[in-house]
Amino acid sequence: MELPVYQQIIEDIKKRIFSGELKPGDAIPSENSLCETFGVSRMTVRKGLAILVNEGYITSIPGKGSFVNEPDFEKYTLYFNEMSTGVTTIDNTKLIEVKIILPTNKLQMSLNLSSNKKVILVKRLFYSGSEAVAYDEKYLVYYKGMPVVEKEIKYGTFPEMISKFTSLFAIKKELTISAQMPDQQISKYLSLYNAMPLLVVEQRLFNAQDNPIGLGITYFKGDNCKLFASSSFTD
Amino acid sequence: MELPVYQQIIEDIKKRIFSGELKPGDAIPSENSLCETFGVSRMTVRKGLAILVNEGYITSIPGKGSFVNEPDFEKYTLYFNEMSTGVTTIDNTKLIEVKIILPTNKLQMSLNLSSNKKVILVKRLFYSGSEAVAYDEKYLVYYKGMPVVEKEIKYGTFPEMISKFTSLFAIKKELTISAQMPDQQISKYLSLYNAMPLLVVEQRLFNAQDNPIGLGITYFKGDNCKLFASSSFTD
DNA sequence: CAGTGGTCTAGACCACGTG
DNA sequence: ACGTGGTCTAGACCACTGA
Repeated sequence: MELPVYQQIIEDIKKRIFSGELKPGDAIPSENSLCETFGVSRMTVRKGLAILVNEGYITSIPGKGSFVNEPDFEKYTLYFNEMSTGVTTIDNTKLIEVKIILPTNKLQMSLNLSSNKKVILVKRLFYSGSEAVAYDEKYLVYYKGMPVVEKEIKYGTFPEMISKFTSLFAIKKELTISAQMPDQQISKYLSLYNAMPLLVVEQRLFNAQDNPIGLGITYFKGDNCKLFASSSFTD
Repeated sequence: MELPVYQQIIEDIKKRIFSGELKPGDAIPSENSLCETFGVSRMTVRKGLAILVNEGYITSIPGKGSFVNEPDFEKYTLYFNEMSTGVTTIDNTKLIEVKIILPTNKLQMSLNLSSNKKVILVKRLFYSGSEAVAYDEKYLVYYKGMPVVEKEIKYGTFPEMISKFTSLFAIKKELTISAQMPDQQISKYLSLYNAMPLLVVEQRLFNAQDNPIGLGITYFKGDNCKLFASSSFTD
């Protein structure tokens, strides 16, 4: 039942922030004064404050004090997995094509490649039941001796494809989300006969040195994909 | 130049994780053994480990040890602001309508309202230069004595609208992103004559007690909005 | 039982910012 | 000079897991 002291300190300060008693920019009591009011040692107070700093509620400035932050209300946490997006889960895939290509100019730009570097192209269709709900293209920069595993190519998400030869911790990812109308090829693949918008998600993968190692574009039928995100605060 | 010891410990363990020497599920050395190898006290080691825990690299289990996590490669950080999305920044707005309404059934469901609760409806158009690029609807649950400020209604983002009467720290937010075709009304507002998809972003706001307090839907012309997100790892 | 992580103390020295 | 936060020590007691 008894919360650790540092948790009590956290709750106390959060309550004061939530209630508006402490507003963004306000100074919170100094560490020494918190030691006195809670009757604990400084390390205990600091443990609580460190967590509040980490959760984004306050910032500590050496020599001055700790201050309530402006809340970052534009920040959200998004979970994205091309195999399982909101309304639909992909339960089957069809491999359309796998080949090693020399990148087009656009791709060279996008992946920051020299023109003689080869790229693995994987085209897939995603099915939910018997319905094709998404068309997927992956471009993976080819390294000599790179293991290409059948299972991942057929069923894997993009990070899974590359997890076999790099630690996933070292990978940076970027997503770009947009709405587009399908071109003729995609209309054919997804059997689209009337105006049906696509939710397009571009995934870019980078290694620890910030070099691009892959580009993935997934085209979801508009009525088969919704992405969800939620605010990170209120932990 | 000299990094604090706890930072050195962090770097050391991160390096071992990135290189693959420590794989997900592996145990990292115990706190006491890290004390010896780095020649520091236990609190210093614990400070480093606490940060690695917080950044998601490891998990500590009392009585057992600390272990490398499975990387959460589906998690991204998304920044969303209806006034400034990727390619386009809104530099002007037009207020179409502000009124207080009784919620429709659908809205009652969505905002979890009793039928007699009133709702403020704000309809706006967003312009980039002279071009209408987005249509925006906000539904705010009406509370007695709620200040309704002209400036926020005209120019504010959704969180800004409500920041006047609640601490933004206490607000939870959810986004739903989808692609849709415009209905007749929106086509008119945005002067859409040929098939142009919309990127639709629904924002839901909740107070600290998890009660819905607002719903916002923004319809972006497909060629005027891209959303960006990036992985949270590699801090 | 010995080893692990979780909490906590009562000091210390430092660099920084303000008067 | 004084108060602030940043780093660090050398102990302590606890609850938990595993042999």
